[in-house]
Amino acid sequence: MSDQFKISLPDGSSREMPMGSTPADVAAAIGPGLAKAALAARVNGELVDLSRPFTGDAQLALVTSRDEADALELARHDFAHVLAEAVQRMHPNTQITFGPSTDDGFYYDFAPVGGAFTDGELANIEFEMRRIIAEDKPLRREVIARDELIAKWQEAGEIYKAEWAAELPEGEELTVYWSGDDWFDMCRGPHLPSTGKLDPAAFKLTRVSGAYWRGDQKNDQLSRIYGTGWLNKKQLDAHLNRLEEAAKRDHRKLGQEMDLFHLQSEAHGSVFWHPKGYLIWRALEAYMRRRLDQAGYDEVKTPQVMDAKQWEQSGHWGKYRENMFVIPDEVPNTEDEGPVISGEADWMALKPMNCPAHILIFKQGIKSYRDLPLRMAEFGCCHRNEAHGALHGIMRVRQFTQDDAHIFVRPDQLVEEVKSFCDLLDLIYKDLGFADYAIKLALRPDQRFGSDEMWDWSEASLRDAVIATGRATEQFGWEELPGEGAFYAPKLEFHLTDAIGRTWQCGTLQTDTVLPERLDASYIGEDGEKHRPVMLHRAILGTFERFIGIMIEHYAGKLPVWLAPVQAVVATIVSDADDYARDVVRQLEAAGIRVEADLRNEKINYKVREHSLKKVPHLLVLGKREAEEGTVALRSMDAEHQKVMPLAEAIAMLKAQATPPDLR
RNA sequence: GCCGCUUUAGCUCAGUCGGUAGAGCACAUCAUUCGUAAUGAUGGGGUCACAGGUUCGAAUCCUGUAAGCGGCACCA
Repeated sequence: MSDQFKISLPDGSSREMPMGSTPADVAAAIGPGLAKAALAARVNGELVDLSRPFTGDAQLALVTSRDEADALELARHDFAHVLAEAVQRMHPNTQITFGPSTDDGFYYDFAPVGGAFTDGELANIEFEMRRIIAEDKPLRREVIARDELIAKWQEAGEIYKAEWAAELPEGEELTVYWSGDDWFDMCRGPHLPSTGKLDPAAFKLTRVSGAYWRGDQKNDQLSRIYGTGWLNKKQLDAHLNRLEEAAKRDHRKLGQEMDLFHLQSEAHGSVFWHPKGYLIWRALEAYMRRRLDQAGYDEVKTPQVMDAKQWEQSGHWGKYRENMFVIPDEVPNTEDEGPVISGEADWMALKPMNCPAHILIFKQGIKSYRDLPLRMAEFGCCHRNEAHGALHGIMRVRQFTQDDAHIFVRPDQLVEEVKSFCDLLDLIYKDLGFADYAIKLALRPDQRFGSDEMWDWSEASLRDAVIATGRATEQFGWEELPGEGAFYAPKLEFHLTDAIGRTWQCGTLQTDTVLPERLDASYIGEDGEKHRPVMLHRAILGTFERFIGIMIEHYAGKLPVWLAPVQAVVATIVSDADDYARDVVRQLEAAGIRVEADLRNEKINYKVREHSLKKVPHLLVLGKREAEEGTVALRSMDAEHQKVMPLAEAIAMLKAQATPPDLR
């Protein structure tokens, strides 16, 4: 073996380096500028420390802050370590556990001695972190024997680290990273050469949170500190600015400003829809109903309350009872004295889902193979008593309405039916302004019902159907997720991307053979025998509450005209235009436009501001001139300047925009 | 459910050391008729989330409860 290694660089050149040399040496050989800028190295494609000696000839690419993805990952990982070191300096008995990088920064989970961290401590911890960065402590990798490491952790009283170290796979090389000579953490690396490579102005600790050890509710709860971390202050400020912008489109804030809905503690987790909010709902529901009618669905309506026995039979009582609202089936005690209910009555429950009821409809009468596919739709109002910490605005609620449907198919119809569903969903998402969405296939979980043959077949059918639509592609983020399926069926998930890049899973489709079996649904086949149908559970919006919340945030309140609760306001400049304004309103109403008049004795500036804040898409401004000429000055949300036009022209334009996309 | 934080007028928020509550917007009345993001004046409006406690005295300190917010866990 030669005592020189050949190191090839990205520009095609190469250098001979002596054994024991490192990427840092190469950087230094190239020039002092690069030596200073280098953060880490890619050696044969693998990201490693600058100080990691070469083990043979290698392809080398030095990583600098220009390699943003790598640089951010390194910086965030290092911020996490610095956070942990800072916390242990300030609270020496706090145990460290685990602290990775995240999409916008980092966190670290601690086991503090005297209770969880609070927001008030973050500033002090940031201060200590900046001190560690200023100390420019070298970060040094050390390979360590497992037993020695476990002993070290135990000696230090770090029981979580010791547990973790003991469970890392046999044969894996364990490494620790030293920060200077006085602090270390177990870590795979790589890291920056020293803490001083971090920009002390490029991070901010953002919040504290509880988090379970290893993500399991049965384990101890740790105290997590979150931070956002970047390469420089400019990036940090840009990020904080993005968060502010996102907060401006928060559906809870806009819901109040636009007077769409409210929530209150007396019915927490259920939405009070105000007239304007419910207009959005009605427009969306009417649209969905037309789309479903066109697609061959039969709409039904099923009971809110069913006997608990029905839920026992479907399996939900056993598995999900803690999240169901149960109701005693008895007349309450009407005396003032004594308990209101006896506690001895049979139980009923508010429906947490619609599927059993749909099967009960399916089972009425005898179904022939000729009746299939049978598509049963319901805008089904369901109740689930969610864990209180899970509730969030109108996005996660206890009473919600799904755009639910169950499609009963013969096995030979499955692929074709799934394909049609994908096409329908695609059409609807595009109509609603979500052209960008991803499709994922969630595969069998470890704990499941049904045979492996069933799962093989169901998974393959879903996969084949998506492939047949031509959407099993990178553009659609096509991906298979092992272990993520429901316990009774694999699942197609449809994740849409909103205007600021967040993703939301809304659509879903599951192939279920379990429930038809449990509730004994069957059809008569061509052979005259009874057969089990396959049942597809599917939703496109998910729930109206959540989807409307998503749309409010996606559009920042500026809904497309056909969905806007108030599509136009007619605002006068002087009271001499009032009669004309009333006439304009009448004509717009006759054209089916949701219009309001604003004849108040206020300046036009005031009116413009107010209706702009309420996100009204069109403002028809009427003064003396318009009244005399029979025109309107149309000030539209999406246009920079107003346009004066004859009333008839404005009506035609508004009417076109107010027409739902399926009726155009 | 768990951890942390919050709760004061319809809304957004001040309220210092414990001494019985304040602003802007909104609302009402009056004046103003005005050309594209806030006209002026006057006025009404609060069991300081709820229940206890400490204190001569509590929006303020303590305990409990509820809801909300940020996470964790959950999401059939």
